[in-house]
Amino acid sequence: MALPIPGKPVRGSKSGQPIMALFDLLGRNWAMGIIWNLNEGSCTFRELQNRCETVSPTTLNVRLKELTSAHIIERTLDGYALTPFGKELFDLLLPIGKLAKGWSEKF
Amino acid sequence: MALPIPGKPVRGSKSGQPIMALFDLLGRNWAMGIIWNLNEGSCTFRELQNRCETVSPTTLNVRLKELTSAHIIERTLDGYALTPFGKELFDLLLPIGKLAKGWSEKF
DNA sequence: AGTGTTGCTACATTTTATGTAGCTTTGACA
DNA sequence: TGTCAAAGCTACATAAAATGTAGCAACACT
Repeated sequence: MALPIPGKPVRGSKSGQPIMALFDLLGRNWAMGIIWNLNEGSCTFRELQNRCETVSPTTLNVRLKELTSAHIIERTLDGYALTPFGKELFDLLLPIGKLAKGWSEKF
Repeated sequence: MALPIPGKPVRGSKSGQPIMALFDLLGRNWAMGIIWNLNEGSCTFRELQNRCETVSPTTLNVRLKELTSAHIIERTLDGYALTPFGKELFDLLLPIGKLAKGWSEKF
């Protein structure tokens, strides 16, 4: 799938509003899970595979390339890691995690 | 796709941690876009189709059923609407929208 | 040389999403 | 009361993505 570029048509918006471009990216299978898991610390491809439990190497690799192109993650000597922007994004995902706990009681 | 039920295995977590169940749901095509667009006000199926620009009725219908089962949206006399929980969720999505603007300048 | 780990790629299969058509119901209006 | 438009879908064929399993090449260690 092509990288969603803000300003150009993406899934959800012909004008490519930034939020829609980001939703396009984050909405892809495993994207948020990868960010979530990477926040626990930089790690190798295979370690990340373990943390994500059921992701296939194919999908993981595609997602990693996309997230890297989008400056959300990067490769360091320790392996894959969140960029400063990726960390900001994680910080915004965190309250959603808290909300999810309350939500889970509805089931 | 089956509804992700927190506490049961979902994409991303065999134990079904709430955040993973929610990510599973939100990560599906158009889920976040629907929430985003519904915040502008309750509306009909066809109006929502217009707001989402390029969603197919098939996908929209599937997503609406899932989000309804998950208590994120509901049907009212005005059509589809965010539930109180859906609004809380939107409020957490909002700052991501702001972050997206800064992000878009990286391209 | 032999063994283990890492970071992938290949590829067949299964799942999802898309796009176009169009059916059914409801309600307004002449 | 006929008809016209809009709403809320469903059907179905096609295209696009994800999955799962295997395994290869590069490197480290012994």
